[in-house]
Amino acid sequence: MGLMEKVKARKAPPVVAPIELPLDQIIQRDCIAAMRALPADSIDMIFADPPYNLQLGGDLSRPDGSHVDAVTDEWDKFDSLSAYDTFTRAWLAEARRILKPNGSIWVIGSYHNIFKVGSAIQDLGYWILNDIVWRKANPMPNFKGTRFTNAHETLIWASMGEKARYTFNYRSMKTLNDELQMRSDWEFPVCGGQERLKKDGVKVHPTQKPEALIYRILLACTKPGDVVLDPFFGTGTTGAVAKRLGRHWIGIEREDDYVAAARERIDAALPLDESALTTMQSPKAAPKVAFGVLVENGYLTPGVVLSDAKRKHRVLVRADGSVQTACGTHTGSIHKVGSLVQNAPACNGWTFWHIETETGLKPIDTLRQTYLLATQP
Amino acid sequence: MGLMEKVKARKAPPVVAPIELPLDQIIQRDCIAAMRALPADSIDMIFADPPYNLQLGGDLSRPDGSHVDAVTDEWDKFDSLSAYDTFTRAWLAEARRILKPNGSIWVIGSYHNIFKVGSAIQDLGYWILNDIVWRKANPMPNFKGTRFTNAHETLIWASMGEKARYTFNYRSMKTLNDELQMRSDWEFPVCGGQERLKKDGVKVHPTQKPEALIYRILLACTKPGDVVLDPFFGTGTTGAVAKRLGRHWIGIEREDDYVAAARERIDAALPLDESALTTMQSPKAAPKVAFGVLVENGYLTPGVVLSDAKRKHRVLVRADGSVQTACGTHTGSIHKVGSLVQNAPACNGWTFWHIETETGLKPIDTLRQTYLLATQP
DNA sequence: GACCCACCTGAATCTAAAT
DNA sequence: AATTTAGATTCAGGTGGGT
Repeated sequence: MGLMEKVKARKAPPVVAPIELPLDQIIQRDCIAAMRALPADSIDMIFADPPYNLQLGGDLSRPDGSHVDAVTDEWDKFDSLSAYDTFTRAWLAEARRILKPNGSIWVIGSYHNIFKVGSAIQDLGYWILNDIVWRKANPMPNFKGTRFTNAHETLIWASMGEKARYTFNYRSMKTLNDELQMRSDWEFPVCGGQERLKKDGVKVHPTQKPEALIYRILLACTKPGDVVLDPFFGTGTTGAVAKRLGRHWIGIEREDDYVAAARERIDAALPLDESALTTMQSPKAAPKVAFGVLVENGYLTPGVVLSDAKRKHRVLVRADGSVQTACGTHTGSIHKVGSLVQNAPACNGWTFWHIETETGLKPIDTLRQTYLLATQP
Repeated sequence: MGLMEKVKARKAPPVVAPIELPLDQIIQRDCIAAMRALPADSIDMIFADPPYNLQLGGDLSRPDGSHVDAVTDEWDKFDSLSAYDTFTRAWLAEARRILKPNGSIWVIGSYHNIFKVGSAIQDLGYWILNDIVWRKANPMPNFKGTRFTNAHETLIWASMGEKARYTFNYRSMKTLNDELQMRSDWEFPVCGGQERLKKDGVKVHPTQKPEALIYRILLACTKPGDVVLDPFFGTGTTGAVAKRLGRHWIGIEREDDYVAAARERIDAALPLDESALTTMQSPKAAPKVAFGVLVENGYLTPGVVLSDAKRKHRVLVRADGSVQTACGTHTGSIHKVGSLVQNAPACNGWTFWHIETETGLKPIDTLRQTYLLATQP
């Protein structure tokens, strides 16, 4: 994987864990009990879409008198704010136990519950990396005209702690976003049309999430082969997307109807082939080339002069791959001298230093590329 | 004002309160102590921009080596998450005491603190009405490529309880948004340029908020003459906007420098009909420009008179981008009032209404063109 | 005046691996 | 565990000087 992909564990993960995991299966059971039965440090990522505790009052109807089909399911009801808090902390604590030290967790919610979720995440020792806003392209209007149209939901992305590593496929996200850094606000339509699961014309699940949303999350924060757990599986959006993207999945869900719909859906999902799964990598995916190797191999001759893009600073290349300023005040690697002459905390010598060619100055990084092309299979 | 303004109190407010209130003044004191000295049930709205508890580590530099000027002020430092929690609950409880039963509170924050704030708001008995996302048109990038660009902040709007009434100027918001319901995601640029207060070339406050943001909030959730309290006044954005919009304000701020800057700024602020907003709203989100945006951005001043090409009909521009006939019989968007005065089924307000200039009448559509030219690439 | 370009800046929890 | 080293990493928009 690429450079910024913070993926490598310092120690090998426990060998037994993968064997015990019920990969690519639905566990039909209470979410906390099911998680308790999973081994510690075994999951790469959790995506969770817990009950929102919407606390809806009576029926809601549109201005034309038609009835709004709201979330009235028993699983969304809690006795009190404090009961919801207790439930939230319980499942988040269990999630923390089964996540690998380099794993991460995503939770989606609305203003009804996300503050409770986020507060618990912080209290339990997770480290929030971003909050992400899902802007709904087509939200339900506020029929009564009493508030702002509730046009977004919030996701929290957290690692296992302040110092914990985590997977973030920076290049993939930047590529996906037309070569601009992916921002924290994402726009998707709500789940509808062909994608929305229905049975006898009635939606199977009241809060089915769009696959595009989960797709971006899995692409950003997991590697192929990773194990993704969804403790509130519902109709299995996470499973379907994970299967497509070549990730393992585990779903936990109690309700018969949801489990049946999820099984059928995931069975029908087609995995992408490997070429489609290849994502943008950081340049470091290529083997590292030491500057000195270019000198050793004659791509650069000792004694040649390098300069920065504005020809403000100049250095001499020496036989061992070190460089020296003209006045001799600074000596060292291309990076070190680059930072010293600029008086900057750091410098990437590969892009800072240039070599004079017939067509003008070129960064020495182009020499590295040439070398790689010539030497790699 | 509009239809849905739930503004009328069932009982008259305590008669004494307004007399004791230090209206349109800055209280230089600790925020909690200052609130304790205010009478109960006396404030119509609180806008609060508390410390975020950013917990920043070492220095951060841009790829070009330049240094990022971060928030390093003592007032943003807390000993622990739990200390921040205690502080948050303390000021929110005091805020609750001084708010009128029909009042409401707005708090802004980032993922560092907003979950703690929201959780406390719910625990204290407030009732969340919306969470609002401020999408930054020009956020600071994530220089190291380690996370998603942190491109938004979150605001929470809450009433005093589930059954409490509150002010919401639904029509103003809809008009401001070109006859579409105002959504929960708002786009504004960060505060910079002429609007950013500087002293000797250095920003006076590290986290000054854009006036356009507060403008929309006060327009949406207060009435003229209401009392708006800002317990973390900083350089007085809330005071300046409140003065412009004809609302009373009270600011609480400890730091000498901020208080001095706020005083000077608010003294210079002009009330509504004389001032022009010099802030900018990013046009990116909507290539089409709402009429209200021209008002928000100072292309049109509230109070100015528009007329049709033959000067047969005249309307007054109001702060929310609505217009009103001289005789007061018709009120609404430029399109709606245009059709009403002509007794026509529909009307394109952009071409129907004109503004008086030195060179004669010009359709307001030219202002829109000017705005687009100024803001589009 | 119009245009271009270099430079500056904004609430930021901002590196990874080897020694 | 703290230190060192290699080398990866930015977007929108305002400001100001020069042509």
